[in-house]
Amino acid sequence: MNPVNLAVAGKTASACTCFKLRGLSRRVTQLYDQTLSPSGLKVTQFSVIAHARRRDHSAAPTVSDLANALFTDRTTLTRNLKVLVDAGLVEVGHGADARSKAVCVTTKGEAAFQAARPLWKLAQARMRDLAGGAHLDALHGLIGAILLRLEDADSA
Amino acid sequence: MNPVNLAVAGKTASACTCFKLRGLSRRVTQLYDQTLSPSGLKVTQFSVIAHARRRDHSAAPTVSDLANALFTDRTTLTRNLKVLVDAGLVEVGHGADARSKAVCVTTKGEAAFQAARPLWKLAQARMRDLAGGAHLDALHGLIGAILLRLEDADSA
DNA sequence: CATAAAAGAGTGTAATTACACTTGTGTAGA
DNA sequence: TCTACACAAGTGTAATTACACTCTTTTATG
Repeated sequence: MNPVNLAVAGKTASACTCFKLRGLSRRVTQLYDQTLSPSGLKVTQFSVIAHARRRDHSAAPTVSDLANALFTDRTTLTRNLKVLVDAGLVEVGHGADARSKAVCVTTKGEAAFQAARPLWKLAQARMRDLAGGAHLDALHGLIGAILLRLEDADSA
Repeated sequence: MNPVNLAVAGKTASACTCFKLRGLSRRVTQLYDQTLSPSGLKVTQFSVIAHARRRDHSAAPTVSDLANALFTDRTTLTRNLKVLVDAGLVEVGHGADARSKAVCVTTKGEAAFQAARPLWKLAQARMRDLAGGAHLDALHGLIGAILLRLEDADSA
């Protein structure tokens, strides 16, 4: 094996986009979860409630709607919702169909969200402070652009 | 509530760095896992083996060494290793101490890695193709820079 | 040397994630 | 109408993740 191949082989792991992305994702998740911990909500749960409570079309979203909005597998959301339903923060009731279900944030869920929001803002601020504003803005732009291209590829 | 606050409130979820990062991470993980699936390895397992097999100091890494290299919680790695040990791809034997343990890739593990590597390269190529080379290069640079700053903050 | 602190590793528990599969329901074409 | 197909949702199973806690072993300190 020549030096070039050695170098390439040595980069097998560290140059992996997925590996690096997952590493950063874990680290950032820890930052948010730790900051949110006084609220009792994890960032995943905060995100679910945040999306469920805003009714863009004045109607509670279905499970599939919410899964699409969260870029999550629908069956994953089912499990995520179970935790919130058990905690009394969310209700999954009848939808327009007998097939579909409507996801509603309860009063308790809304209160938990309001309590968590300042902590979330604190996490956002800490993240911006630690990562650097320019880096963060660039990251947001990149994620949006890449996700868009990946979604386009799916529908094609 | 004035229009400004409305706009801010409306961005509660979509402007969350953690939410966006996790979304992209999930999506990219799916791409890699699906591409790697003929090998029987998931990208997490591929990453663990890739790091375990290269001995920078001519000695098998300890569990903690590997966890640091993978940016993973040590207890998470313990569970991840269990899957690989059960599959016969990795061995966790005696380390330098009676405390520490050494992680070794077995012959079977090395074979699985070699079988998976071209699929990993395919995933890398697909990712580059879908996301765009410029985006990907920028993402790698950003992740490295941000992770560095986050790690520095930890040690401080 | 004895004892406290630090280091290395594992367990209990619980949440997140998703693929393959199943079930029930609405819709469209023969 | 009925029959096939599409849509909405849940289950079985399994991997990933990490906090809190425990256990063992090493090292440092009196």
